[in-house]
Amino acid sequence: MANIQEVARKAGVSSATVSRVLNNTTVVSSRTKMKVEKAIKELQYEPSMLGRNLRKSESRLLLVLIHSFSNPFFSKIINGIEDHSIANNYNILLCESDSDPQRENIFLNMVRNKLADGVISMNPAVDMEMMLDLAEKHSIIFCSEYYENDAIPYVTIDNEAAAYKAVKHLIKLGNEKIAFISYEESFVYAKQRRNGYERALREFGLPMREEWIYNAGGLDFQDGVQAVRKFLQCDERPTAVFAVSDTLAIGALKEVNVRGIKIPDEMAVVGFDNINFSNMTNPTLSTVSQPMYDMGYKAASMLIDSIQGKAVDSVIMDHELIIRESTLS
Amino acid sequence: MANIQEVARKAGVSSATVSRVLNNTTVVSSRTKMKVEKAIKELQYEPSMLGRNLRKSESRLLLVLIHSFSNPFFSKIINGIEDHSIANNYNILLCESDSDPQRENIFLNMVRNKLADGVISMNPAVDMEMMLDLAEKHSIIFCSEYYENDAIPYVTIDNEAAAYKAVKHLIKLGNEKIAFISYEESFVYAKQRRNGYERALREFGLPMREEWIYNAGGLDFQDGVQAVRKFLQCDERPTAVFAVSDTLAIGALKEVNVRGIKIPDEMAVVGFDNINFSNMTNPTLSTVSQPMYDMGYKAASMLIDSIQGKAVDSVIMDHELIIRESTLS
DNA sequence: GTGAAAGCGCTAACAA
DNA sequence: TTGTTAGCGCTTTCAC
Repeated sequence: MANIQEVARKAGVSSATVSRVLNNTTVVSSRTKMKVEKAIKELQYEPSMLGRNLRKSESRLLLVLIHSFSNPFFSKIINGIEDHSIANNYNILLCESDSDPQRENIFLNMVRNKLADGVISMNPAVDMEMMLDLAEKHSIIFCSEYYENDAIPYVTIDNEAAAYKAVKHLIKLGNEKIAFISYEESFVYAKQRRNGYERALREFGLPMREEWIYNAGGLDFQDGVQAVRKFLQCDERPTAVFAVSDTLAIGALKEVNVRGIKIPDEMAVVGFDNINFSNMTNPTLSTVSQPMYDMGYKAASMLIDSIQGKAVDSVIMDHELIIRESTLS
Repeated sequence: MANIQEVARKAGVSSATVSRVLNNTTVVSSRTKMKVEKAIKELQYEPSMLGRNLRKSESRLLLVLIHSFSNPFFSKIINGIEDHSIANNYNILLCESDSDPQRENIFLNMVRNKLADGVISMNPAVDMEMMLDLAEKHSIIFCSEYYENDAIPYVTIDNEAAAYKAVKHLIKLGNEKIAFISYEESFVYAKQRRNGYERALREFGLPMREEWIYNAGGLDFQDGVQAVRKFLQCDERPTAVFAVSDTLAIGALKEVNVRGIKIPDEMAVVGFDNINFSNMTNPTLSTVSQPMYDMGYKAASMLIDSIQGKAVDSVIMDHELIIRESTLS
């Protein structure tokens, strides 16, 4: 594999000139340019990023932290991140820290070791202390989940308002006993959604019962199934369920179906995220839609700005309540 | 940000010794080792991978090509790839080439440019010519989809046998008019599944009709919906459907449900992949399960072996027909 | 418009 | 056990 020196020799110029042709940074006479290009072709030369990266002290790699690939919620966000990154000559290093808590450290080391130029974190379970520490020397953007003081820029939606809107929708349908499937309320998004849920109930003077709140152990379908089983054992069975994620809501839907309970007449269900599958369930699932692609795109744009030393401001994007069969009488 | 020289100076040793401590490659006296570690801590030194990578002329990054994140089929494979990679000090560069065909070239350039040490391709739409060319100088492994001559090692399942088994199962249930939802038969996996479908029909002397074969334009749920709409217009309406992917099968299931057709009595459905959702549909979906995690793990292991110059052999893994409600009378 | 030369940060011979 | 030195492949001053 040829290097820049060999190309230079073959073309009868200096390596500096080859570099200039490669990056067309300064004007090179068209005659030398041609000579160089000919040599490049003949030697099948491919410039090494390793040398370039060391010299420029950048990797042009962005670290993207997610909790788990299995939640389809992330896939569209990543699309947005990738599109913006590639357009700006960055590539993304996608890291799932789900299975192993210490794996996160491995990933964050990539930033410390200059193997990544910045981080987009979508992992709510991230070690915030560590991130704050890292943020002092490196560029970090939070996407979706964030840290509530403004130390690190983020792009997210108004989770409280979205949850409020979803629950209010259930109330308007006539539901008075509304259950909530939550998840890890130490996560900001989950806590905010719970706040929205409670605000709606309070505002309409509806009862709030501990037994109508299920704290799921995960975000898998099965956790939603469990939640419904629990709700059906209540003395006062709820007539509606709001879940913090579509995966949970879909599991709930499934179990309600299995029990032969009519949706939405006997049990209405609303989820959160508008994942693809939410439109394929039977009945289709009402849910809150976040602008996932745009969030990813914006996060990437903020991160690249930040890497380039520009100041960036956090962004709160719009959301939308999507009404489908699971709340349609 | 301190570099190795500064650490050396601070510790009163040479940079070589610092390097030795860092990589504990040769034995260093415990006294110097302590001095060095003290200096590292004081300077908050983090070794730069940029220098190291150039020196060793490796990036320890593996390129993973997928067609689209949105197919949940890939997520478990990636888990397997990631687990093995991380355990061997590699990281993965996940690349989706779906949206933009020329993007693939950008990604493959990363290998040519030494930014990635090897490639795992799961993208059936990959440019095979280009891959074969690339394989002459670089390590490449195919996962799931592969190239039929043995030029490039792969890990996959016996798609033909799996499809045969699925269709035979439908036949045993008494179905004689069995439809097939296909997709891009230029892809090896799709063609092989079709072969299995046809072999089963032939073997049992069942009719094979063009109108019972739908060539989907994509792998989205919606494509499965379209397929069923088409089948329902046939003069002889099929009583069973086999789809090359769960996403298609789930769309089909949905449309069959919407039309009020009974599953499986009036219409049985079998999918392929055993994605998570397939167990959450109503009714649950019969499908072919591939050992996704293991396939990913094995592919990573083969790739790393190949990078290290070892010879690797292709692997065909086991599959399993999973019978659920959509074929259970 | 082009070349010489330094240097990004690290590792690995080789020598001591 | 440790230090010296060269060099991985590139870009970028600084001369000319």
